[in-house]
Amino acid sequence: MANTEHEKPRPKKQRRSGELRENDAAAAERRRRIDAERRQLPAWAARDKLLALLQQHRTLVLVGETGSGKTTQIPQFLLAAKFGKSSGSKGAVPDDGADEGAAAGPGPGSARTAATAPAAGGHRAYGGGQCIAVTQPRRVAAMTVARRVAEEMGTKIGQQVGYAIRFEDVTSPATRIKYMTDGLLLREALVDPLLSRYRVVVIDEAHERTVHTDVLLGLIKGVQARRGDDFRLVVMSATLDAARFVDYFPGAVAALVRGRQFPVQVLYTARPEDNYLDAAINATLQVHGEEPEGDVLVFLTGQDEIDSAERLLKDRLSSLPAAARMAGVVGAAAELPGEEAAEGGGGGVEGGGGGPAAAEAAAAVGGRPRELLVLPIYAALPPEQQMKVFEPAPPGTRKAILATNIAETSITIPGVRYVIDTGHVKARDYNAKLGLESLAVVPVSQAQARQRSGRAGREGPGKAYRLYTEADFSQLAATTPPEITRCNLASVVLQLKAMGIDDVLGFDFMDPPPRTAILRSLELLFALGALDNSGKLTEEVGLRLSRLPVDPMFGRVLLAAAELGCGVEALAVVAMVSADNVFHTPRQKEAEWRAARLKFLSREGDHLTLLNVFRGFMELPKESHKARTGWCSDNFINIRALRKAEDIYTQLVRFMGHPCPPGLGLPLATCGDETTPLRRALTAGLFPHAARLQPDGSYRVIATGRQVFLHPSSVLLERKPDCLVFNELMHTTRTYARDATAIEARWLPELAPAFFAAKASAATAGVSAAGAAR
DNA sequence: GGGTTAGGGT
Repeated sequence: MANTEHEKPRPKKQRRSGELRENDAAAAERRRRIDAERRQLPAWAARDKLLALLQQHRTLVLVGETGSGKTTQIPQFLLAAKFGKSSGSKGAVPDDGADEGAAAGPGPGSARTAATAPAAGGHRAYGGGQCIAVTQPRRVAAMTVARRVAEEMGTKIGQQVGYAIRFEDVTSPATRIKYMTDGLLLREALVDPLLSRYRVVVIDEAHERTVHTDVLLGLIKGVQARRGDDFRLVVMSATLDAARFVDYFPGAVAALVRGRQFPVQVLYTARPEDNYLDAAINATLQVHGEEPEGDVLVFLTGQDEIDSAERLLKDRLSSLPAAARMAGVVGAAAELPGEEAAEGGGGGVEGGGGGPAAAEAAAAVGGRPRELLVLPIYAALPPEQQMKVFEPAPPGTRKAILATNIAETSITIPGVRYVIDTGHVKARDYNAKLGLESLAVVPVSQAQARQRSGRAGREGPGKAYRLYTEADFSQLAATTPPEITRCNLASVVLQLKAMGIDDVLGFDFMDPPPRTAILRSLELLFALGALDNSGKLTEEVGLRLSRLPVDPMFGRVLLAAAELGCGVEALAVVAMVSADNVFHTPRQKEAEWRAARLKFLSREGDHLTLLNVFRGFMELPKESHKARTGWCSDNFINIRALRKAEDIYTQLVRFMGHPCPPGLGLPLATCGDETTPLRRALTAGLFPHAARLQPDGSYRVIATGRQVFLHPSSVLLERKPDCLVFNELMHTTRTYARDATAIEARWLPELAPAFFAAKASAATAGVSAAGAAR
């Protein structure tokens, strides 16, 4: 994430007595200003109403539009109303429901709780839970919002208000409001299935429907049934889909808090565009030529597309005479959306939104910039290049930001007044029947289009140009299907099993995933030895895998590595594959990055190549930021991805090596430069993804018989070993196997006997055999 | 012979 890189630790305040009064005066003034700002927020006006609703209902669904202040204010209201309080003091809601859960007898999860909760003896006393948890889908949001709220409350971060994200826990026993990622709360639920330390859980940005949010919603529904009246749930969503949540939670009530978004004028094209990339470039040039100042944000689908759009735009700009660049001349070839429809007017505050006329009036202030700065932004872009989009455009210039959907929710770019929406997005999908992920450009949903348009109205009235017709818009899906219905569920199913939820197929999901996806995951977990014949979690493998914060197949690699004496290497490899792609491969510099990669290349495969990169990075002086960034940029390595791999590595080392429990207490030996133990460990976890070479140069997945191709990024592309294991299948133009390592076929029946045993001879002969063993 | 949207984890 772009912002993360620039989070600086706050400078320690040196308070000498002479400065004290001045500082205090400044601080008091600051508090006064913050307080005044708070009172202006729409959420403030709704305070009493919301608290009253929450006295009477166990679930409050709060639709808070952008700018309502819900994320910062609601938790403070809850705290002030004693929903989060120091132990002992009586809250606004009586505590006498505290024993209901226990009285209701053991529900799902109690058996596992007894086995894993720190305090042995079954139920922990959740009556003591007095904290307010507020979940966010993203780490940066959890961090920054917590800091803001701590400031508003005049406390130090980590005291009354804190946050917890992976690798970082800034909370203390005094913490009453805890901002955290949804994934982290899910992890906590693993050892504390009743969420006993929380009096209230607030699920923010619920409309995003991340996998973690959806699983949490399901778990909390069960928690509510068992904890009774001492527990409250607040679901906060930015869109008007409250009914879905209200229907799902018994007795839930909904409330709406208006936002403070400026009006955005939405324009559609009169006719469908046959090339949205060309259309986007034309539209950008025309906005630049005709509209008053304000930056342009263009939504495209991926890195390649952004790179070529950048080139095309720059070419068009440089071919224009300097005088024409600033005038409307460039619009000749463009046909900007003509039909208009005001949208989001309801989101406007004072005076009910303004509409197109107000937009024109406000936007007309200031002159038309001369120069257009073209800036790309996507997650894989090196941090220093990412930062450029946050710098204000110099006087007389305008920024055109070419973005992926990173700019939809993850980052907010100041200065944007114009949005160009191509109406497309690259989206991941999962075909459970084939065990296949795919990545394809698809039309956006209406909700997504609205989210994009809204980005034009953060700082003033704006305009959104949709490069499709209004009729096309009306045909779009209302919302994007929740991620849980289109992803691999191995981890989710394992977590549920670990929480004692044995009937995963019967779990009360808000939107149930396809049955085949759950069945697939159960089969995989069984093959890995995480589940026994009756579908119960096994102590030896399943329980351990559920504790490891990595994909179950990689977790299995780690357990095998501990036995095979290559724990250190396997941890590094698993950390690397768990992080994002570390290789930066700009198309224009192909020769350079290929040359740079040579020094890490292992002829045994991609996993060992990644190990070499990791080792190279770890050899650098850790304290020298300069050495590290220099090394990364010289080698076309994404430093953000590598730092993350390093964090994961550290976390895994601590966890694997730490005595059990809470760690796994496994030995971490090194195999040095010997690769066989590591490749065998990889085989022991990735065997469902073993494939044999075919005469035509393609591969056949042994477990399924499916034909796949080695991904062009693989170091094995030329060598084409007879047998390999790979991380994942991805369907783009063809079905590709990514991240592969050469193995010996005879290891398969040896390392995964239950999977390959019966058909061992057939498997080694390259015949698709083990499919039946599933 | 050819290519990786965005998030997230005790």
